[in-house]
Amino acid sequence: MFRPVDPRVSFPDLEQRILTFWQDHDIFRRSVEERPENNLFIFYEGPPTANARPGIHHVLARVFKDLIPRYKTMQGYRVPRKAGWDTHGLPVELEVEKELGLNSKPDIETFGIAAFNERCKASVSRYVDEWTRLSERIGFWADLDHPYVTWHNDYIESCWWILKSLWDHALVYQDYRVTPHCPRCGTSLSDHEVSLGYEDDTPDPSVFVEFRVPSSEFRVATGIEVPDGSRLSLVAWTTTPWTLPGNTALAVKHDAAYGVFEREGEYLVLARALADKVLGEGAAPVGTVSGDRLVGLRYEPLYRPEALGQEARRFDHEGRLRPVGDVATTDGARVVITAGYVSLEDGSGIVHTAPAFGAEDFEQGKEFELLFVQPVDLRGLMAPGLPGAGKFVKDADKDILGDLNERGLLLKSGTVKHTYPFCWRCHTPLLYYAKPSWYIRTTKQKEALIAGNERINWYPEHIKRGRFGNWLENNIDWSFSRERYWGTPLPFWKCESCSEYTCVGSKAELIERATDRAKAAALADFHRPYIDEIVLNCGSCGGSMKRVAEVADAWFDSGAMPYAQWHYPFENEDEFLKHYPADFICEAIDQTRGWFYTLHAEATVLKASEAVPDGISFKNVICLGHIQDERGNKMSKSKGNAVEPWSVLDQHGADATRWYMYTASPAGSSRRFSNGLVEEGLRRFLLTLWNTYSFFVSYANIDDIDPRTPPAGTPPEIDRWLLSEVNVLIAKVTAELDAYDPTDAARAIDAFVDDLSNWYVRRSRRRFWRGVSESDADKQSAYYTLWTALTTLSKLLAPFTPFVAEELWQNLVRSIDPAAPVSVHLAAWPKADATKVDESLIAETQLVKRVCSLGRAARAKAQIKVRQPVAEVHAAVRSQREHDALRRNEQLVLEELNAKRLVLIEEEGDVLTFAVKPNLRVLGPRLGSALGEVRSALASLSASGVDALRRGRTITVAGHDLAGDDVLLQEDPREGFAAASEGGYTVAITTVLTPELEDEGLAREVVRRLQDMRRDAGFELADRITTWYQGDAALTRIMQSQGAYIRAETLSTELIDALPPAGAHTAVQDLEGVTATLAVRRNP
RNA sequence: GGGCCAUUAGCUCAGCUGGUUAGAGCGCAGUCCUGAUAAGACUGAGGUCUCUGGUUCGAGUCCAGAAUGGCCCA
Repeated sequence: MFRPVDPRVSFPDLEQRILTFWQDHDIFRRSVEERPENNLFIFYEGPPTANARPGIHHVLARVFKDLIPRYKTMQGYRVPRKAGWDTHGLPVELEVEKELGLNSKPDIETFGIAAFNERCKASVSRYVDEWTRLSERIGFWADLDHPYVTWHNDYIESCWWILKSLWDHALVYQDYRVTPHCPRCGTSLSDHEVSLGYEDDTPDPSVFVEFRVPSSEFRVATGIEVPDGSRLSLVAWTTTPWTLPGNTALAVKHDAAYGVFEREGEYLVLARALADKVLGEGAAPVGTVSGDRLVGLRYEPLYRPEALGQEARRFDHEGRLRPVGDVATTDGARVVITAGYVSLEDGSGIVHTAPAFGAEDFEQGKEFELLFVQPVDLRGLMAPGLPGAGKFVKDADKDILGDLNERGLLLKSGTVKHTYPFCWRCHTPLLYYAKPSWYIRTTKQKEALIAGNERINWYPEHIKRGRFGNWLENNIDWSFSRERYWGTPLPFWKCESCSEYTCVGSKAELIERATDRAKAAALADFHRPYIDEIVLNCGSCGGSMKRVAEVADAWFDSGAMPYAQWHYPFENEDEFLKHYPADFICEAIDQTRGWFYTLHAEATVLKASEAVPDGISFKNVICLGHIQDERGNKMSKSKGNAVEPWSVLDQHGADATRWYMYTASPAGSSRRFSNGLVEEGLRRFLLTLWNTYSFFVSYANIDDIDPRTPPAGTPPEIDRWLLSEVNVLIAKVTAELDAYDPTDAARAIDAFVDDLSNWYVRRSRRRFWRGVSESDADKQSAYYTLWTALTTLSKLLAPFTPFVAEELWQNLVRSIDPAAPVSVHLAAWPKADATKVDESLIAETQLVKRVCSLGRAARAKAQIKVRQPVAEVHAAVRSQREHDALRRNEQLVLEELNAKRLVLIEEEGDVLTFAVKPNLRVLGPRLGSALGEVRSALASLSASGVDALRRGRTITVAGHDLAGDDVLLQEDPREGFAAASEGGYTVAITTVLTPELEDEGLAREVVRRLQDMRRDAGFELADRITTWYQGDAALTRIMQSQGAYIRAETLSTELIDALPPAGAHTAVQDLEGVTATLAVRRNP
């Protein structure tokens, strides 16, 4: 006996029971450990940051991550799944700052780094519980009890080892970069944070400034004569006057035309295209020169901060900043350069360039080896000696402009409103500011990065050469340092005496090189501030070395996970080698610049450092699209359109949610998500499956049947058909999952379940309840076939909907076979049996379904309900083979269409007319442009011509010989039949109803009413009943003529023409206009 | 400004190397069926396959450009 199945299942409740079952029987651990150790499939978990509640997009990632390992497990692989948590980084710090009411780095330092970091540590573990709960609830299987955690000392030590390996191969260096900097918080902001704080319509000065040029030099460069002694200026535009003291170059567009304009005895150079805007209509140039002719022209700086004691530096040919020893050498060092970003849309066509205060300016600085001066400090205060000295730069703007105006260098000034970034936290305007940063020299390994990428399978494939490939092609060195607190401390020390840098690669090395070895040995926490207290002996000069202030970007941690999760190379060398590289990883598309890149970059540079055996760390990757709301908009908390995962899970369950994720759209596409869409999948797929399962169990229990063995002999066609489909499905799902395409795999299962329910079960229903007590071979075959389909589905569905799959397994397999695996997730993946696949039978069934579907359409047109038998159904099919197939399925078609006789109308051509059409696939290539005339000639072909073609003879049409496959014959039914056709098939029914047919129809109507009454009365399926009836002559007649049929269908032992006794379930029915009293009573 | 992806029915999506009347599910309207019944079948309305060019006998499909949306980068 199978456990009875409630057709009104609650999936969330079911899933809770399954979760308990898994826990009680330790299924996850067993699913890993019971597979052979030498047959590994490696999965890497990309660590989520556990500093916020998980959202529905995390559910998406986790269910896709979960699927492939479950599949591979069933295929016999051991798939260890170590969970991981990304715990460092600015988002965590910000959360804590908010909590503590801290507003800046000085605030944090006052609070104390040690205490602050303790709070960060506590913060990341706060949400781990909910992450764990959600992961378990959705059936995401991973070893959550032994995760890798990026803040653990072991993890950090592995990161140090990586940096040391790179350091030894000169792949790490320090350099400047320009970052959005908040002068109040004293820190750079990440791009994400910057994008939080943009404000439109911010007013800023819009000023045109004159840079003087000696007329003699100008003449030499351009050949344009300007009277000696007259003032000549390049006109540049800026909205940030405070950056002007940092100016070291002016950029022009190399192919733009620049004019020299005379105005009140003064000569101004600017782009011709912008002259009208700047100087007013009608300004005529006295000379014109192309931008490239201006390059190298020297001009007089507005300010020379280096002359005021500010440090001046200069880019060397490698793009490094070197101090300028002698201030005199900066004389004339400010020159005109070209730059691609110079616009002729606004401004003057000459762009003020200050490498200390702009990312593009900085790059130009490297390219042209420009001077670099930075007369503003990290608090945003103007340097001494300059206008507005000591003021915040935005306030110093006015002083600068006043000064320039006094000196006659201000051509024009006004105000613009534009979009400007502010600190999202404290609303201070952000400054773009060049600061030192540590880099990994990934550009040196660019070829290896690209070559490695060639060996990675991307799903979808376009990511490989598209987003990810382009990213690698445009690779820039990876800036991986952050001036923060809660992160992996960079293991770099600088000598206070000789400025020598060194890198430490392990705790052992730290102890060995520390001034105070005992203190280093006692270091219990590798984080700041403790690590900062360790002083090293300088190997060069014997001085003392102090650690640099930076920590690593949290992305560096995540990219280190293949090594650091094992504390490699300090421990677990075997484990590491066995688990590297990963066979499979899976994250969303934003990780092309995130985890996908950091994993790949670290593997590549470590291989270049000969520290790891392979240059790629993952072989296959599913790259997911994003989740949008049901209207296609991005989900965000602020818009209020984010879907809360728990509400979906509580309402519809994990399987329904998973199924939607897999089937809604291909993995790589973005998908719309809403509660309603999940519910649709639930109803259409899961409930259909459940109904089928429930149907099977109900009848199998009545018959007390063991469905495991097929009866001897050849099974009926419909059973062979279903077993064919089962094996085709196994092959299809296996192939799609091997190709990392869960969507097509899931959709194939979806289509199969529809076929199973709406064709196999519907067609076979009677076979399950015929003769409740007997057990013949046909019934056994039906049970065996349906059971096989359901248990195969249980296995195929296990990776997709692990809960309902388990339910099917427990009830359909475990309950009758104690030797079977305890869980479907310990079972073996099914293998397709090609000998069970009968392609022609599949095609035949498709044909039969199509004919039945057309037949029902024909009935609907004639408005004859299916309960009313008709005399004949006529069908036209496309070939002799199909003709024979339909004849073999005659009984089935007659039953489905409730008809007495099947006429295949090729045998009786008189009910048809034919239309002839060209077979484009054949004739197109052969006839080319002559196709048009042939087509129209065929449309008006004579009856004899049509007949000749029907008999397979060759005819000549518009000068071309046509025969056989050259044309398609389309058959249409004649008058007098209700017909429907589609794709070359036509099915018609006769519409004349004889009294006998009408009596049969009435009998079926009575049966249906009695069945309804049985159900209303609450009888069991197998109960025998007695039936009473009272009605007109027709009712009495059919109760006698069709009595055997009615008794058999309704399990009535007697049909009594009398008023029912008290206690019988009685109802007055309207039977097609005839009033009748019917009553049923259960037999004692 | 650059890159990638998408755009097919009211909604969610199929549509293979170009081929005959572009499909499915949901929703809506109606009819039917019913011992799986919180299912099922059929019919109907609903499509200038985003637009414009091009290649071809033939384009939803290939090419070019544009528009819109999403994502990433600057």
